[in-house]
Amino acid sequence: MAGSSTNASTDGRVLRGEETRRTVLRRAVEIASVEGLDALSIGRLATDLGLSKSGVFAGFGSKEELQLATIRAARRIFSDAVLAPIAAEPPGLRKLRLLCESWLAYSRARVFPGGCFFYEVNAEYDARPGPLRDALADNWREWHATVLGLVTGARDTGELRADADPEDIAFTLIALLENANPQALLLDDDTPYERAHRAALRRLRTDAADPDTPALRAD
Amino acid sequence: MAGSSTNASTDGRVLRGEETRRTVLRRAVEIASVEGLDALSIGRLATDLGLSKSGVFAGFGSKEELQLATIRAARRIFSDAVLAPIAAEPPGLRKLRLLCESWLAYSRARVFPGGCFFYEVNAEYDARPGPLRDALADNWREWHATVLGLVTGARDTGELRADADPEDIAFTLIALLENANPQALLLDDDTPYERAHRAALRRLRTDAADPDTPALRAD
DNA sequence: GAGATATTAGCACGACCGTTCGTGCATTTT
DNA sequence: AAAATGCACGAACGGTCGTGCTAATATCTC
Repeated sequence: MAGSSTNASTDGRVLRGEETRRTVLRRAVEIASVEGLDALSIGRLATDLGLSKSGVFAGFGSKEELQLATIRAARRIFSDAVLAPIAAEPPGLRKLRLLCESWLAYSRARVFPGGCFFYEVNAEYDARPGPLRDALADNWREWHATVLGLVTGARDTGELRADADPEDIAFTLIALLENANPQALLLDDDTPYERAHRAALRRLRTDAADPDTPALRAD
Repeated sequence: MAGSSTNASTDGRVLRGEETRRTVLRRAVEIASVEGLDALSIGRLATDLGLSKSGVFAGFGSKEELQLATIRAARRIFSDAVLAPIAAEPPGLRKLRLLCESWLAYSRARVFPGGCFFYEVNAEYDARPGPLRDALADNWREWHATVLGLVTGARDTGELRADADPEDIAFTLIALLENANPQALLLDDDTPYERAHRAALRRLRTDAADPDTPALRAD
């Protein structure tokens, strides 16, 4: 037990293992965003990456754990792409608008090749009880709480009317954003992103405390 | 070739085949609405229904044709549940509101056990080119045209402002409706349906030609 | 009745699935 | 140098997949 025994940071074996896991997960989120978590197969990942099936398997212990790790990896990517760019912005209506734009840019840029990872896998598992749905529900609550927090932030600055319903606004914004994604993908057409943007700004405008607030002028 | 030989409508053999096909498809839409079109398997359907694998297979000829037939069957069920109840209603804002309510009732009542069939399978195939995505895109265009038609209908009656953008309104309504579905399923909570209803009525109100139109009073 | 036709069953195939096992090998610890 | 640790490998397991065959069964036409 005495102190210096484990110097984990210089163990080349575990470093190599973590690197392999990262490689696997990078490919796994790509596959899952296009074809779903069910389409993840250990053999396919091994073939794609030039590894052995048992090597991939050993890194996760079970297929379900691989799927859960894939969800966690996607959560980090989402957070980096959507939330990080606006982290420094002070609360307020402007931050809320920037979030919408950040999300639309994230879906549009195909940060995941299948569009929004969570749109895909939530649809896949929202009616199938189990650890995967539980993990996705947690992620959804977190995302919803983030949006809701920005809405209440914009209300606290006085930019949104005090009697506006933050929950309804958050629901509406999320609905507009997320629905641009499948329509753009299904029809191979980017105009849904513009419609979503316009509709989101419009909703915020109709809930604004003062219709002449400069920040709202930009249509 | 001479006329009277085949009286197809009373041929008990093909009737029996059609009945089997219907039985298979009834189960197939249930499975696909919960687990997706990929989760359809001929062996599973045969086991569930007490048929032979080859019997199920023979009725469709290929797995892809089974999947396409499942989409067509779901389209009929959707049409009966959502569109038929308001078919007799004359065009106008009231019909548009009834459509929203009909859709929400359809999702809420679990006409498909996994919620909206098309929400599930569109997410599954929207980034996967092929005949299935093509069929789903066709269905989506049809659904979108229906909503758009009701919006322009409500504008033609003068209930919506002449300068309102029907495409944006249709996009917004569809987004609100469809997004109530996964949230309700994922969190096992029906309040998203109420939020969607409120938000849809609100959007229609802000696009109304006259804010005092009686039909719009009900919040 | 006989014979044509359409639906269903039985069986086998090759491919892939998740998982387990024993082993080789590089690294770290003693 | 020796022992212990942790990753990746190849082979094999029982299952399920979609899809071909062939045979049996039900229904129609004559």
